[in-house]
Amino acid sequence: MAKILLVEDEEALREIVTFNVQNAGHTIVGTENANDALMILEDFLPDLILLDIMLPGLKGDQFLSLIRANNKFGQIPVIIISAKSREEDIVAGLEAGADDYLTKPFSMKVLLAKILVILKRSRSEDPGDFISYDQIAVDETNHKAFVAGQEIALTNKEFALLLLFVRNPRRVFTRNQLLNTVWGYDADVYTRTVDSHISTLRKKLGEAGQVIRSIAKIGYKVE
Amino acid sequence: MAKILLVEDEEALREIVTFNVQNAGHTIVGTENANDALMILEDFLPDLILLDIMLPGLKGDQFLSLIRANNKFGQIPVIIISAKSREEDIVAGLEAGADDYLTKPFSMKVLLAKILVILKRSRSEDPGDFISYDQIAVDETNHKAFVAGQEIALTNKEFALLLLFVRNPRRVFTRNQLLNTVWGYDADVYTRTVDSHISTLRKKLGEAGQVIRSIAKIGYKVE
DNA sequence: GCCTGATTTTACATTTCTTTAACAGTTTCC
DNA sequence: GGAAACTGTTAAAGAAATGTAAAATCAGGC
Repeated sequence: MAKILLVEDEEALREIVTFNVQNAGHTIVGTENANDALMILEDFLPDLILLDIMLPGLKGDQFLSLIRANNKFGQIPVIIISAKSREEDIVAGLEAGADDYLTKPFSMKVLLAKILVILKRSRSEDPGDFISYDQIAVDETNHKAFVAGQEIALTNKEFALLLLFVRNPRRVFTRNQLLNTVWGYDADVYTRTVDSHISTLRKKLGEAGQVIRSIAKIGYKVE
Repeated sequence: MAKILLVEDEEALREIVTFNVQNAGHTIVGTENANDALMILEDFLPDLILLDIMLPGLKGDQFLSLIRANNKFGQIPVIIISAKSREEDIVAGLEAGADDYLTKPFSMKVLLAKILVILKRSRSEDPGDFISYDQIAVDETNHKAFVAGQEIALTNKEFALLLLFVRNPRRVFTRNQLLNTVWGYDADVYTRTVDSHISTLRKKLGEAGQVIRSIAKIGYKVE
């Protein structure tokens, strides 16, 4: 069902987790330290990581920060398994970017149930090639945009802008951020150009164009 | 930052959770049974539900099945809070569609951390870096401010002022310090302008605006 | 080179925010 | 207690940012 990477230095625990997770129908690769885990990540591209915090060498929380900062692996969900059960350890783990925290000893059945819960969440996030917001749908691979099911014609820049907005709903972008992202870091363009494209985009979107809001003195967002 | 619905029949626990969740900057509505919760759902449309399993009348797990089957509410994440800590209860809760399961007694800090993790996962929006003080929460990356979880509209200067205050609670700023920081070192502005913005900011914050205190002959602070 | 459509710039109307100014209310200190 | 100094609030003037149409420029195909 899913590819899972297990980082755990206790051999006995690694074996029992591997056995149970495999029996539940997943593919699992186990490793005893975080440095090896980093190597494996690249090729294995797991759907989920089970991570012990107390590891020899690179610590689990350092490993977690590393992958969270990485564009390619940053979205992979992580369940921490740890003997540390103090409130502050749990909070620190969750704040560092873990999706769940299990304290040792833990029940295999609970672990398997949590794996399913987290996989369900992270999968429902990419429902195919369409990204949509409200009445607006964007098909990135085919470079098409739709309003209420009707395709509308957009130019390149308009499309890139709309895609960025729909991918990051509610996020506010400054004009310079938009220029850097859509036009490129070295674009030599007046910031009012952005306004101009926003204007044409709104017009082409019709009613639905109202979701593009201006944030005074900052920039724009979709909401 | 988020709207949360709490379904819990023990009044003492309901109060303490309400207090803590509110202080973290969320809006929370509490109810003592699942039938009332169903009514509230429609109007309140929470971002997250905290659900006790053992309830008088409609049971928590039945309530969970009902909303999971509903198109409109089916996607709302649910954290179960329960005195049942047996392995099979936890697994059953997770399989019924809960996103997490906390056993009583639980730590408020852990609850708050889990709320943020789950919100982050369910919104495509990065909840950003929230800084909060009392009922006020400020999201710098998205340029948003919240009072008791409700977003309020602030102008640029008001936002910059509030951000500075919330970042440095209890610190007293002179008017000139505020001018230097918010307006810039070379601002050619009358110091009374600060008072004017403080006034509008207080008004927009409503009740919570009282945390901005004037320090006679010096300036302002948040406390 | 010319044409077409996309992109950028410009200009002006409009909207929104910021500052000032005036006055009311409050505090401080003699 | 009362004057002086300070703060709160409001409204209006002023400044700045945005919306948009249209003109200018650019890029690629023919």
